[in-house]
Amino acid sequence: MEKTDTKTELLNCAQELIQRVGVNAMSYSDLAEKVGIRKASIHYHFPKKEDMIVALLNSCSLRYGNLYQEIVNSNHSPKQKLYNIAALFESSLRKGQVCIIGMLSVEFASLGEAVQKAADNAIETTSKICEQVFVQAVTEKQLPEDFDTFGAGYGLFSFLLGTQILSRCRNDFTNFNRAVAIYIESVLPESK
Amino acid sequence: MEKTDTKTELLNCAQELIQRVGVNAMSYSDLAEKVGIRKASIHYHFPKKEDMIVALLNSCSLRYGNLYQEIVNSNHSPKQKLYNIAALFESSLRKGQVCIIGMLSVEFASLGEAVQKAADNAIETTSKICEQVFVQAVTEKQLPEDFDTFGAGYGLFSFLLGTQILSRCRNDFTNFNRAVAIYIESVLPESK
DNA sequence: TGCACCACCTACCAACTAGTAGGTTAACTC
DNA sequence: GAGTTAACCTACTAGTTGGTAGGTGGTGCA
Repeated sequence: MEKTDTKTELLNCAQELIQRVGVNAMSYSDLAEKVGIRKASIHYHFPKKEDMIVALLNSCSLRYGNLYQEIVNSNHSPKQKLYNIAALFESSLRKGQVCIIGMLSVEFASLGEAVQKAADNAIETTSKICEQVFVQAVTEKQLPEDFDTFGAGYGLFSFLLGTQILSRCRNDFTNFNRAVAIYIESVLPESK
Repeated sequence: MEKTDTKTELLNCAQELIQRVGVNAMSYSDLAEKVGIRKASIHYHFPKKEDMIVALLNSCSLRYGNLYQEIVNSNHSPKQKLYNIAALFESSLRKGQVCIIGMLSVEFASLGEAVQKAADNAIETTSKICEQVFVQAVTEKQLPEDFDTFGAGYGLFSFLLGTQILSRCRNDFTNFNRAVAIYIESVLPESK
């Protein structure tokens, strides 16, 4: 029981591949080779490719959702929380990976309905977690009461995704962080 | 001479397809059917798929570059210019399309070197055009002199791309515009 | 000992991929 | 009107795709 079971290993490797090359560029052959299993055996665990992607998206939603939530629940200032969330995107970036939601969103039109639905759900969930930081900022009077917190959460997620995508092409951590700094200092000008 | 020549038609259709489904999900068969030509005939105009993508990226860079530049050169306030640039992204969004640079950036790892180079170039060029708006804002004392104009241009482009990608999944023009408004009003708080 | 089941395998398949070889047709030039 | 060329075509290839059929070895349980 000490080694990870094959199904989990498949999900882990699929995640790595998809975040690097995308769904359409990742084949069952690639995945099989990476896991060290025969291609046909993947079908035992995930009969259809779509089954695997949905499973993967759900597991990622849970895992990353928890990471985000941990940051949101911490004792830091709203601004610091934004920086911490951005740091998560930077660490993926350093591995040459793009947020899986972003990957799926771009390839959205070529995906099956089940995956589309799961992706749409993940966008909503993630935005709402980000929103909480802005809700806190409103509560702490750093932002006006009528501030559009959901729009801001959605915008933050969008921004991080976009910067991650562009920066990855050029291995450009510097500009990633420059853009992040400007963004965060703009939306939350005051507060330490 | 009145009808568009086949080569241009191929580029136009390829653009439409790639902006909707991506490079990897677009095949020469799809393209052939759309243009009303046989698949093999595409190879006459673009021997390799990569040739076509490079040509497409260059033509898009030029065309969109001019559109952006036109906005930048206009007589509007910096803030209005940002809204006008965002409007370009919204119009693509309404057609279910994502900025081609974004599409290629996401599929970056599975692309050939020539395309990668062209994409990288396009990112730089586009960011620099966006930068000019912030340079103007600095000149007009709406932003401090030491403001990181390139970082802001790069960030603006990133943000619009990310929002476009996420909003397209849900046909969500409302949240696109909410996020845009927050972003622009944050980075350029003053000025009419 | 015997049966059942899990997790994997080999060996396929049809459909699709980009790309090639070589023929046809119409227009343009000399 | 002969030759050349551009712009297509049909017919093909080799390789890859997701997916299936059916067999095999090992483990656990009666």
